[in-house]
Amino acid sequence: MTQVRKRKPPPTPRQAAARDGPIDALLKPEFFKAFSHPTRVSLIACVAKCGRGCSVGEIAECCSVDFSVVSRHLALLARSGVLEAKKHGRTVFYTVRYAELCRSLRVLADALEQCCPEKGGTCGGKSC
Amino acid sequence: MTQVRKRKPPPTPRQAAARDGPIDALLKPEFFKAFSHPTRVSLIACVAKCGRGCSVGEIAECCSVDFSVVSRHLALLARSGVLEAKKHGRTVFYTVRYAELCRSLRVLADALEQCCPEKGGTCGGKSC
DNA sequence: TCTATACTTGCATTATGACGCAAGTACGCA
DNA sequence: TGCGTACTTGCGTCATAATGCAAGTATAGA
Repeated sequence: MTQVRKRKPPPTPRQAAARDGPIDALLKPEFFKAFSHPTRVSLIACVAKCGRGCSVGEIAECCSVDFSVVSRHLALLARSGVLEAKKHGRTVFYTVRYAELCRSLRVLADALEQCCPEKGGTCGGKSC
Repeated sequence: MTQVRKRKPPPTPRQAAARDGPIDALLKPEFFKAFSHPTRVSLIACVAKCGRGCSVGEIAECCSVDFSVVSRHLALLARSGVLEAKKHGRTVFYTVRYAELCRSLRVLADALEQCCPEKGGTCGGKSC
């Protein structure tokens, strides 16, 4: 191998898809599904902007849907890791999981950037 | 006003929700809906890992659904700004919009962090 | 101009998700 | 132990989305 090492040719999409990379683990549909519905997004924004733990009843006052619907959306958001639920007596306080959320978003951004050929992504190799 | 300026008490969720903040503009359900379906996610990962423009036919080889389904998902991904479509003759090449995607994710992470009380988020004020 | 290729679109079917109501559970307090 | 509050869960209905087939459009090349 005396030849100068050149960038490998990009793989076919089929080859690329078969290879497991960082973004496969990061692109979780369940996570993004949390943010994919207007009602849920407004609940997240409500809790985030409030900046403290909010009860289901308080949050339900912010939107026009039924209390039970809010309860279900909040439970889903907690399951998908966007919110955290803490029970105090009869009341459940929801807070945004800021640290985990920000980390997830940034890690995904980094992983995507690694795929970008213009940013030195070695997609012909194995970084993605 | 000779009193020492103290952190304002957090607003009620209702007050917080009524106030418009950066994250309201950033949490677009349509954007996240793109990532909320397993088939779409695998298409995105396929194109990203491939690292070059991929045709609909090539991408369709990577997953088990019908060609027409792939075509529709790709069109949706292009509409929501995740992919870019470029037509060369009869062939449409899809690429990941790395820069815009990474930027969106990081801006959102920053905005969320601004809401976090522990990170100095002034949610009792008007940053969120 | 004809044909093959590459993709899109219309349509019917099926699956999933959102919603509201009502009933149920959990918990604090008298 | 009984009652009220805070929330969850079961269920039926409706809306949206996903899917596959078949037909349609666009374009390159013979």
